[in-house]
Amino acid sequence: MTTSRRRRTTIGDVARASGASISTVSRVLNGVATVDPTLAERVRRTIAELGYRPNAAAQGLARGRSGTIGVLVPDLANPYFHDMLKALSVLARTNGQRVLVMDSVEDPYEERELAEDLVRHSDGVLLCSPRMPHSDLDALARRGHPMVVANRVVPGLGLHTITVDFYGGMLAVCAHLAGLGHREVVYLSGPESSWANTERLRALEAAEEFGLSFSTIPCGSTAESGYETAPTVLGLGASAVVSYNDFVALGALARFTDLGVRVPEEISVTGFDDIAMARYASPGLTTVAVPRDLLGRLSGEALARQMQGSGEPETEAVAVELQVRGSTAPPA
Amino acid sequence: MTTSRRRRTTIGDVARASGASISTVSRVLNGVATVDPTLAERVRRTIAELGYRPNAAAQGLARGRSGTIGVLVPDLANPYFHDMLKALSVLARTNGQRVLVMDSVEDPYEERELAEDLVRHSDGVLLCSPRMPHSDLDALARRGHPMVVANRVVPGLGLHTITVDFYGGMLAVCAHLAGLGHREVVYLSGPESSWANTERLRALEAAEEFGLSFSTIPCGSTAESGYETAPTVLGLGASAVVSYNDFVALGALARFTDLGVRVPEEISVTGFDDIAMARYASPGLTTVAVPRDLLGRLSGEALARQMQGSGEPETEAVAVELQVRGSTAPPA
DNA sequence: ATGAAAGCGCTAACAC
DNA sequence: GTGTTAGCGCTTTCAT
Repeated sequence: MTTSRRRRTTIGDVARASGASISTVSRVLNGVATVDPTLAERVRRTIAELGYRPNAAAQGLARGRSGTIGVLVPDLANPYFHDMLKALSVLARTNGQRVLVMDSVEDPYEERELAEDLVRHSDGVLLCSPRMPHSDLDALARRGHPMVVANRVVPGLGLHTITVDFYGGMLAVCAHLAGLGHREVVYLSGPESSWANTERLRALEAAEEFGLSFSTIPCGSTAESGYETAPTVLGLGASAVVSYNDFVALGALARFTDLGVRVPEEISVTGFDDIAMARYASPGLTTVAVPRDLLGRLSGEALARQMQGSGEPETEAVAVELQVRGSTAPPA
Repeated sequence: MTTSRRRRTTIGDVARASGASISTVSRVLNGVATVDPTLAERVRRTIAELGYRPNAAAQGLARGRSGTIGVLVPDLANPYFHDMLKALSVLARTNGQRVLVMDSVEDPYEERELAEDLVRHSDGVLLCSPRMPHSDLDALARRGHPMVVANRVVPGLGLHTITVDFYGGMLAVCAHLAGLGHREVVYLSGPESSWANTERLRALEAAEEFGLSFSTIPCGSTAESGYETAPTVLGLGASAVVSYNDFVALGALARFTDLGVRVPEEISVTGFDDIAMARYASPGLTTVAVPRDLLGRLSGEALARQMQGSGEPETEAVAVELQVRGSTAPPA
């Protein structure tokens, strides 16, 4: 058995071996119906025998598109983005596209680079919760490449946007807390460049109107940071801690438990997003459910429209829902 | 301001506008030193002015490589793979490569398709915990494309392999449990086609030697499945439940808590992998720490070697370590 | 140091 | 219904 290496077999090899022309092979490959069934069958068999696979780069160059849609996320470790990705992937698969994912690991600089790269490699790009500065986003938008932004509103940007009512969600959390009788709360703040975080802060401020006063501690977006930051909260005399997201809340919850601080008896804790783990924590985490599958689907559909040239850039907003569980109760 | 659409600017446009030849622009682009500094500067300026970006497909076709390494994982939602990915990405970035990730969502059939696709689009492929049948893996290997397998050992396959001592890890769990005095344990089994699961089962059987008897319940790999399956365990009179991975354990833990079954007083629970959440659970989860960053790094290095043609296929194994936390204790 | 030109493997007119 | 051929945008000899 000769295990011939090097040069991959090309469409020309298939043509020669099957006695058909290159174009006929191409037709068979692309399912063009105008090929004689017998010939088509012969070609197909040859393809199988030779184990031929069309070269992706060549196809991409000739067709003028890659068949790929690119997604940029700030943190692949966050289930929030998986659920979006999953929904998006289903749509993509349906359209014969594959999804190229890149993770900027919460680095705004890296993000711009990656996005630029993503544009070069795909027919359309979805920017999930982009952290990059407005100016970078603007430059990217100007490339005229099909592009959709999710989880962030950027005024004046000519890009289709899928946004989430983070403000309303956080307001609901505050109302819930205020209703329980809480007055002093501390907010474990998320990434600085996160629009979602800004919106939450805005809601927190608005919530002062119904008697809530809050202080902010810079934290982050991971369970680790929640765990690390939790002790700091204790000295502040707050009866509740509101977290940027579920990860942070779960981390804080764990630390409180370690420290013997009982939740929710001694302190209430809230999250945001309603990831699966929020339900499995003990106590269950009060949080805000974000319809991530819907987000993914809407993003995919918008992107599809942009790619086929139809559809004007708009801003779609999805609603959220407060999810009350065991981690919140009236203050002691 | 004329916002001209359509045709993206090409290397030809840059050449014309800068008064240099196409080859010179190409040289500047690729950092070939033999270009007059003045000319090079002029070209660079033109590139910036025109906002030119080389076409990825064309570069790929001309160079014969894509600059991409592909990674296939069975479940993007599992932190196990993130940590591998993160380590791999660092290496890739260093070599000027980007990482293309695909998620087979635990579907062995889909997996083969995706892998095939990945091969077409990348210079090298990493198969993480592949679930596909031996024959498919074999067919894939025969393509002669640089490829590395992680988390699974397939005898006779000519592929470089990075494996984990799952067997030893599970044996350590059993020894720990036996040492505490447990005799009857139930195993929440993972995906059928998972080699890691097979290895764990093998260890469980071996553990009968030191007095442990176990029964198996098909479960899965997610917190959801652990949560759903947990009640079934209760009727079996076991004093400990050993889980396929941390997700399952965490789900089971949550369900026990919901049911008022105290862990570890009434039943001990163990996980596998030592994901971040294992530490933040309450009680903390006894589990087996797998060095995922090392796995990612070794995989990347092996892949790099394969891609540059050096390095024979070998099998490297990485060790694991039992991590004892609060979820295990002597039986009641 | 620079330019001309031959591919890279495929698609899509365009002829027959 | 099938084959011929001109690109797609870039890299890379090969001259000069």
